[in-house]
Amino acid sequence: MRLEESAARLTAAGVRPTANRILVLHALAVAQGPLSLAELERRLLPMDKSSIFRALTVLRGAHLLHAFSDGDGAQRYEVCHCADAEHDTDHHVHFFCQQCRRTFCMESVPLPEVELPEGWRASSASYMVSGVCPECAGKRR
Amino acid sequence: MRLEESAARLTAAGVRPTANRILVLHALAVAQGPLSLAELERRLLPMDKSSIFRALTVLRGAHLLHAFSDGDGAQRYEVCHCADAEHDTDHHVHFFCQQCRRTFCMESVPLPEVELPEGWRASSASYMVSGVCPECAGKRR
DNA sequence: CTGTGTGCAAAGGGTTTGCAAGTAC
DNA sequence: GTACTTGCAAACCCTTTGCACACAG
Repeated sequence: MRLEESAARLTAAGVRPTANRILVLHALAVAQGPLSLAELERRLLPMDKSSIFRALTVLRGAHLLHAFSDGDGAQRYEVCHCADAEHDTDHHVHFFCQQCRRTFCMESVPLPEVELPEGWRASSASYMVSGVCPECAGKRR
Repeated sequence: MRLEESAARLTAAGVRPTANRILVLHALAVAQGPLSLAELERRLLPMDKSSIFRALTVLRGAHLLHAFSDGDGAQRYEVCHCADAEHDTDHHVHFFCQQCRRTFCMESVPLPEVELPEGWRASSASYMVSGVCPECAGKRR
């Protein structure tokens, strides 16, 4: 994944491709899983957290990424591969390990669809499973 | 729903039924939907928020209630009707209205089950749908 | 020039903890 | 008396905003 691709995605979405935005989008694009603001801050030093935050806000508005809260009460961000605005839904389930407190994308587990009663309009959804990841399950206790 | 019932549930769960715990559990039992710490604080005046928080911690440990994060980044608590410890899962989907910022229980929408790959151990799950509730959808914009 | 983007510092909001006094057994 | 509970205050996140300066069109 090259920086140019991230820049191109920004332009395509009608967002001015500033250096910070490119870097933020790129960091999320190459990340293994969803990142929190604090994690992005660490990876994007010396960029300021407010700049990251504002970039995230813009990117989310452009539907280039979506956010959800992890098991620790923090927001996590993830690049969004669905291009259309009305379908901002994550396409997979997330897993929060209560021991190592990491959040994983269960790419192999699709988000089950639910049918809401008449009158409720859904625009996004997230399915969060908590438990113990294989790595932690392997260790004592 | 009487206070005695809440007290009995505490005793049954092996938790000492102190006044505060009874009141916290009772407040959640009679609530329409899941409550946040701030909402509990308002309903349980003049109880201190740290006391409420600690009661919630104990109750959650006893699997008398479960917690999940709402669309606004706050924890919400809800009485748990599943008695056994290993099945802490919400039995229904939650809905967050992006306009009025309320969280609803979709009692009629059961939580869809997902199957995790080998090695992942789930102990709880939550499905959160965001969008616009019927009440807000009725109003302009 | 004018509007947008950035960094710094500080404010907010929710959650969690230290500590001393109060209560139950 | 010993262990558990509670209230108050303060600490801790993480998130969000105000403001002045830098930058692009």
